[in-house]
Amino acid sequence: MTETHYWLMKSEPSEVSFDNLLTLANQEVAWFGVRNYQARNFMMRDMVLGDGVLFYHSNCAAPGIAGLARVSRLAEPDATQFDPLSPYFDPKATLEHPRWHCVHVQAVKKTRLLTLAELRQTPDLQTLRVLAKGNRLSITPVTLQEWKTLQDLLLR
DNA sequence: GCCAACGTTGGC
DNA sequence: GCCAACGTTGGC
Repeated sequence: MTETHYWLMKSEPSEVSFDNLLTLANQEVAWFGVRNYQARNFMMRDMVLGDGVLFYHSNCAAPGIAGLARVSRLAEPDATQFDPLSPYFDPKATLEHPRWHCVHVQAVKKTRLLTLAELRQTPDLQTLRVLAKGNRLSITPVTLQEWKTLQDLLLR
């Protein structure tokens, strides 16, 4: 039996917000556009079906966690790397040798917005990787303990 | 728009 | 393999 993991995944709401996700078929989206090897490797090597996802809005007026989701499809080549018209086009990627892979993520539940400020103010969440100074990873692992604390805060 | 922090690139 | 220069992230 494979162990469930928990992740915080950043999305710019101008690109895909949690409300956008809810309008998509199966309320599911390919996590396209990741162009960082560490984040890619989390998706390729570590994520399994059913992993818990905190859907985080970044680079926006009100950054924070906007909803809960799950990994609904394992990593496969990210189609945007092959599209010359996409901002995520990668000229070094080929169909035979894709560089970038992404999982699919499916909405589980829309929550209140748990703001970045509130995350910073919560003593039990000081270990969250996304709060670490200088963190730039768009996908970070979350511990079971952090996950539980976040569930309580989000669903309160 | 600013800018700290970090990742990537590419010359050597 | 080093490392300076450059590009990106993302909060503010």
